[in-house]
Amino acid sequence: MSNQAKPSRRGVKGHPKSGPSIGDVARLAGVSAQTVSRVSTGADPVRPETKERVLDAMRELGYTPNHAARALRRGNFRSIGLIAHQVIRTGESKTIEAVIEAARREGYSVSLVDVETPSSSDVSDAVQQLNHQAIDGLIIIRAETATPTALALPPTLPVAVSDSRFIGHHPAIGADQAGGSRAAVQHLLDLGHKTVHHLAGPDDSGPADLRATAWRQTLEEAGRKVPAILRGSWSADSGYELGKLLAKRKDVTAVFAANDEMACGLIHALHQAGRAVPQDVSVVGFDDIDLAEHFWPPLTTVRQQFQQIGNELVELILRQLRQRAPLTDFHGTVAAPLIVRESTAAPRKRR
Amino acid sequence: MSNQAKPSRRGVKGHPKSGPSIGDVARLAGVSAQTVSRVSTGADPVRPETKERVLDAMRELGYTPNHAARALRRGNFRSIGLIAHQVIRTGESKTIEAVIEAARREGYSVSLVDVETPSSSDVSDAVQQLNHQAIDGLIIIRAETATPTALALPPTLPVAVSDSRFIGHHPAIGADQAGGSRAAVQHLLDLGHKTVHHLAGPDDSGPADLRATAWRQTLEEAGRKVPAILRGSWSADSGYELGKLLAKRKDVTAVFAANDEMACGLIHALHQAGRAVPQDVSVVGFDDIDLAEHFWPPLTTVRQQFQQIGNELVELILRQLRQRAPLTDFHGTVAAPLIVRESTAAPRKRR
DNA sequence: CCCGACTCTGTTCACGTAAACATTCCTGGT
DNA sequence: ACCAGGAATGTTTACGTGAACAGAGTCGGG
Repeated sequence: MSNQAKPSRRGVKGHPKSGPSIGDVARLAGVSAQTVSRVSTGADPVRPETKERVLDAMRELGYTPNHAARALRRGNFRSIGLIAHQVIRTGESKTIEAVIEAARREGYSVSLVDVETPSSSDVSDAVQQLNHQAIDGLIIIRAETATPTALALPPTLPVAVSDSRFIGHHPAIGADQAGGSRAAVQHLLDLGHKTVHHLAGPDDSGPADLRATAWRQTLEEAGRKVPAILRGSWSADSGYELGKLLAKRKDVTAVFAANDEMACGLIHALHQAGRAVPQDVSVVGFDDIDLAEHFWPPLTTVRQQFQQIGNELVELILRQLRQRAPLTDFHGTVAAPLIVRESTAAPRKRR
Repeated sequence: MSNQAKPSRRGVKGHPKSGPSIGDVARLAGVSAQTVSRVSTGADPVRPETKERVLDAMRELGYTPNHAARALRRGNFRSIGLIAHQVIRTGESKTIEAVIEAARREGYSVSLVDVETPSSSDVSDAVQQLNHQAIDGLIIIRAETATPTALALPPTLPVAVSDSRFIGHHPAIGADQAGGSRAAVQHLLDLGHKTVHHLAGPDDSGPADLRATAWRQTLEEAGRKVPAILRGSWSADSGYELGKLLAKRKDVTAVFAANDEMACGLIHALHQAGRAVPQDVSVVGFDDIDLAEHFWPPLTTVRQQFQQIGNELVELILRQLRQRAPLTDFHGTVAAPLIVRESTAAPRKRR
């Protein structure tokens, strides 16, 4: 009278909580577990009457399929990892939204990891956290200074990046940073400005670098003086602080800001100093966030088509998943058109 | 000579792709699978020399633990589902960021689903998509019109919401919408405005409703006329369109907008119509997004402490996970202080 | 009336992992 | 020298699912 066999009450063998299983449903419905599975997946045909019985049993027990067991059996998770830098900032969140939406259309969910700084160690930690296996693919947005080799990604994991640094190692898709920047600077020159100042992003940022380089080259090609670069941190606050400096200099008539937030802070500082935009100073931003159109004055800016980038990132992952092979040499570019609004104008005549 | 046993080459029994398993590592290292597991989890002690051998084998094979098998065995996923409405919009994304960060600190990742509309069916679909099982807990931000019963959530799944509608069904944490709104309206009245107009959010939104109600009550309690409500859609565009209407009416001297984006669009319309802010019209927003401080003029607004809300949402989930029981009666409130900047002033003397 | 084809359902098995239990080996106290 | 007790490792087993295969029943054509 020792080894008494209680009928059920799971958890005997140290297994943690768990709901009713496919077997429980099968027992109640009086069918085999496989038939329950068939109803649950909808793959194989089941007689309507049998199906109904199974569905009733499921409802009664409150059965929901165990995702882990499915994933184990099927060998995939229907989930994509997404590493992003500063979710809330700027239009990047639009890319995230597009990724999530595109993934959802394909039946994938998205596991989001937000790295505070785009440093290699942070991204590496993020990869670590995604556990190398809970995901079928990995999308990296703006890894900046992380080097691909440092990440120790599982060799078979499909990856897609929206970051210039990773080009060559992984398929990439990105906005035409250089083209957009050139258009912005050229637009200001065409209006008659002698030169254009640049409010750049942080120097460890790839996109910031691309924009700054395009700005410099455009000026040089036009034979203009290249003013000292100003380094912001992408935040409106940093734009505001640097703007206070710029506002004092009467020779500054045109500024190209590396994103819309900094442009906003800059305009704030200019307004505050009594310098009119665009009459005294023209300002161009970058990103075309939703609010840019409603800044005062409405901001001339370079539009990043985040939505399209997000869609294509997912497409890149899915393609690799389908063909079961990496896709190393792919590198797509999305146009970044200049949107002219009211923050730019010809310089005031003065002599 | 029929049943020849080829050494390995997996995939015989229709199982999809898969990397090296714990068994492969064990074979190569000359230990048992269990020992590999011990090294991999770090739970039980392993002799340093054995450990080294196992680690070497792991490296050689490029082994990464299979997350699905782990989840199946352990009964949890170390993942939290997050349903949000319009990721990119407003400060909500700050809450999302805080949730992700707080979850990460606890070793959880976040599966994000973005519902386009906060309708019941969309949220229900989102729940469906989260598959009822790939997650250990569920956080719902702004489910708006979804009714809890319609969601068919697995009964044992811990849930936490930041949405007034769900209060009573699930533990909730939310900003003090009413208090913040009252403070905003009262601030305008104290400045000497006869009444305050309201640019509300969509009528299917819980928070919009709370803010509108608090606005109305504050006016009524002060014995003021309650103007007709204006319905926006949260977007700056909608604020701009409605702002064009308001700008024509000279009797409008103070507007309380239900969020900062609409306030931005509103101010744009007012500027465009030649009405000065705050001299002709005072404007108060809601949320205190990062940019609000740099609008022109800097926006007086009600601050939502999104970060704190995000942290507490995760805490609510973890608490339920720890005590293995739901927590139905909890309802926390986070203060929403008024931040006075420069978009509000006493009305211009006219008579 | 029989046989083949088709539809539906059941049985067996493996996915990769970790808990529980079993075994081996070593250390030190007497 | 012997044994108790612990540390390190091995063996067995089950988690929940779905693919592969097998068997049972049905229908129609020759």
